Amino acid sequence: MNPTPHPSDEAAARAANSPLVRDFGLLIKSAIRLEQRIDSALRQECGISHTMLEVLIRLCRRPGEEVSQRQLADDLTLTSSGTTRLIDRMEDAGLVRRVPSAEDRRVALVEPTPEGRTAFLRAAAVHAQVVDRYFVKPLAADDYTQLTGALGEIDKALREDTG
Amino acid sequence: MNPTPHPSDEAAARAANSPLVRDFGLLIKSAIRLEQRIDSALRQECGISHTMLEVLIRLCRRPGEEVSQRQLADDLTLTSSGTTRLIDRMEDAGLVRRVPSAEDRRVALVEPTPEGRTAFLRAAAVHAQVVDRYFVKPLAADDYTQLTGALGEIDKALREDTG
DNA sequence: TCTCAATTGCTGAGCAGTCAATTGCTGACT
DNA sequence: AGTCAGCAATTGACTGCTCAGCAATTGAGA
Repeated sequence: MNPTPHPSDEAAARAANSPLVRDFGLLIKSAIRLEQRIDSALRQECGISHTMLEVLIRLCRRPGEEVSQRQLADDLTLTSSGTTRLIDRMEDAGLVRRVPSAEDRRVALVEPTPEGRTAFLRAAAVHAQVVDRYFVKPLAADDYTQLTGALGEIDKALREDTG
Repeated sequence: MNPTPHPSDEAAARAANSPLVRDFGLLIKSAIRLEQRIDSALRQECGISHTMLEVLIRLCRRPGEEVSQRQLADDLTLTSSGTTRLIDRMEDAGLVRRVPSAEDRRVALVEPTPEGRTAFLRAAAVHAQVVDRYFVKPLAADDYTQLTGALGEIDKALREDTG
């Protein structure tokens, strides 16, 4: 069954079974699965991807606000080229429109079209459903507030250096 | 500044500013950023990707255990084709080896090579460093245990239906 | 006023994953 | 024994991102 165990096997097994490794894996895996759920629900029911919804969320937050691709890239944790292509697709789909900035001719402002806004409202409902089911329901109220608090701390630490 | 606000603007803004939306976004974003940190640290210092480390973690957990690509796919939340290509790359890099199963000639068992095991030990140290810095340090001990508990509940909910 | 380093967005090439279809094998049912 | 539904792994075509390198534009300092 276990013919010639290397001497380093034990050390490797110890590292592989460390609770920290397991816990961290759990965070990453839960996030991935959660996003997959949201994404496929949105694709099926609204025809848009999760990333596109994130763009619309950002754009609808403060109506009338001018949002550049750079800001979107930063907020979505994307590179500028990734953002360019994402906005290309969304423009093709009729969800957003690029408008040149009056103040700086380098920047392309992105704004939602009326269709984008209505798509957003539909998508937000689907989003809320999935979030409720897998993010709110499984947790006690106390756990929920503590979870988001903890995530805020992690996010702060991530921003602070090399941020 | 805000020429002709649509009537649906307010509804959209309300949805976009919902705390649930924000909190969920925080979870996803933190996980993405955390993974990017780990991934680039591992690439720079060990020449392997985060996904490859996850494979090695799984393979070293119980030395001598037979692990098929299917099991790896399930554990890593990947499709079987994604796993095939991942193992291709790892085999090319000399980290793992495919061994035909004696019991079922369809399955390819994956096992770490000696080089894979030593690479794993180095990578695990880097992994631990980053995890400690951004996952353990920012949290109080209580928050940590509660966070992992909450993640466990979410994971359970995800597994339970359509799992 | 001129220069020049920094910044915005875009493009080509490449990487790491997905989905759909295919092959080889297995085990259950007739 | 023979068929056939189903599963493991693989492949081709595609997606959605990254990185490196680009042109246009900006603003600060000589």
